[in-house]
Amino acid sequence: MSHDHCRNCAAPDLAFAAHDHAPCASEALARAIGILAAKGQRLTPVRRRTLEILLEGHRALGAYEVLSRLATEGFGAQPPVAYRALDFLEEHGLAHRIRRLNAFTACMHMGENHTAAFLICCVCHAISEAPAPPARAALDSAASAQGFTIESATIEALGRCPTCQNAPQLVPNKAAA
Amino acid sequence: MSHDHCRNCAAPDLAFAAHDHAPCASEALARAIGILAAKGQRLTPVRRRTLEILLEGHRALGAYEVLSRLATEGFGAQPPVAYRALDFLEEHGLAHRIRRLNAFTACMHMGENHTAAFLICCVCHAISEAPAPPARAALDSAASAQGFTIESATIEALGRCPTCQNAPQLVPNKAAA
DNA sequence: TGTATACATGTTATATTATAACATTTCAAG
DNA sequence: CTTGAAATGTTATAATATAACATGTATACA
Repeated sequence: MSHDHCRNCAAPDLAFAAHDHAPCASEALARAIGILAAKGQRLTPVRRRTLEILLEGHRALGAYEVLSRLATEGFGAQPPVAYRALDFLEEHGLAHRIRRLNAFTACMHMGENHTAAFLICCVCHAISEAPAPPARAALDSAASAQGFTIESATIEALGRCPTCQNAPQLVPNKAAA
Repeated sequence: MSHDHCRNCAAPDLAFAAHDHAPCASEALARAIGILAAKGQRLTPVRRRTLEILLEGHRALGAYEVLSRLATEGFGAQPPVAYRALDFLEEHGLAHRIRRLNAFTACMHMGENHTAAFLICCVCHAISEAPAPPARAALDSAASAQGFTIESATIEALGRCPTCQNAPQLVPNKAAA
C-alpha cells in the first residue's frame, strides 16, 4: 500500500499520464485528516474545502482562483481567507507553493516530510512532483561546503512534459483548465 | 585567472566571508560588456547602471528598490524601466531572479550558462550562489525518468549562513543593508 | 547624408499577488 | 457555563508585475 495520495499521480512514470483522478482526492483527504489529527490540528471546513479544490484541480492554482471558488461556496470572499488556508496546508505538508507560478498545488506525498521537486510543463502547465532526495542531497552538500544549514529548499524545473515535447511554445504562464 | 566576476564572492569557502567587494563590480562589468558584445547586444546606460546597482548591492534587491535608485539618477521612474533592464540582464545570464524573495541579484558566474543554486540566509539575508551542477544533474535524471525535458531550473535554499548559525530567528523577508 | 527600421526608453494605467489590522465567531478546557 | 485560544471574517492597503502606447535613438543601407 502506497503512502502517496494517489498512486497514479505519484508514480514517476505515470505522473504525466492521463488517469481517473477522482479516487486520488478522497484517499488524500483521508490521509490529511490523519496527519493533522496526529498533530492536534483541525481540518476545518475552509481548510478542507481548500484542500479539496487543490486536489480536484490536480494542477497549480493561484490563491485568487482558490478564493473565488471558496467565495461561491459561501466562505469568505476576501484574500486572507484563501491565503490563511493555503498557508496552513503548506505549513503542515499537505500542499506546496509553486514559486515559479505564484500558485499552490496539493502535495502528492503527504506526511513524508520531504523536499519537493516540481516539473512544470511550460506548454500545458501540468505539474509533477518528482523524487527530490538526490537533488536535495546534492544541495545539502553544496551548502555544507559553505557552512550553510538548509532549512527549506525550493526546487522547480520549467520545461516540456512528454506530451508537449514537440508542441510550439505557448503563453509562458497561467495554468491550463 | 578565474572566470568568475569576483573570486571572493564566487569561491565556495569565501562566499559568506567579508571582503572588499569594490574590484568585483568593475571586473564583472567588463565581463558583461564582453558577453553582450559577443551576442550583438548593447549594454545601454539603464542596463549598465542596473547591473552596477546589483553588483554594488551584493545581495538580492527588489525591482522597486532598483527602480528608486535609477529614478534618483535621472532614469525613468516607472516600474517597466526597472523590470525591462532586470529581465534583459537575466535573459543574458548577467543576473538571476531569486523567487523566494521576489528579488534580483547579479550573477556570480557570468557567461557560464549555468543553472544557479542559491543559499539564502533567513537571518541576515546574505545570498551565495552555490555550485549547482550536481543538483541540476539529479534533477535532470528525475525529469528524464518521466520523459520531461528541463528548459530552466530554479534551485533555492533558505537557511542559516555560517555567521548566523546561532542567531535567533528574525523577520522572514526583506533584504539586509 | 538622409531616412527607414528596429530597438530602446519613457509614460499612464491597471493587473496580480499578498499582508496588516481589527471585529466577530467558534471551539474546547476547565 | 464561561473563559481563553484559535479560526474566520472584514476593510483597507502594500508589494509586485505587466499591458498598451508615445517618444526617442541607433544602425543599416540607399
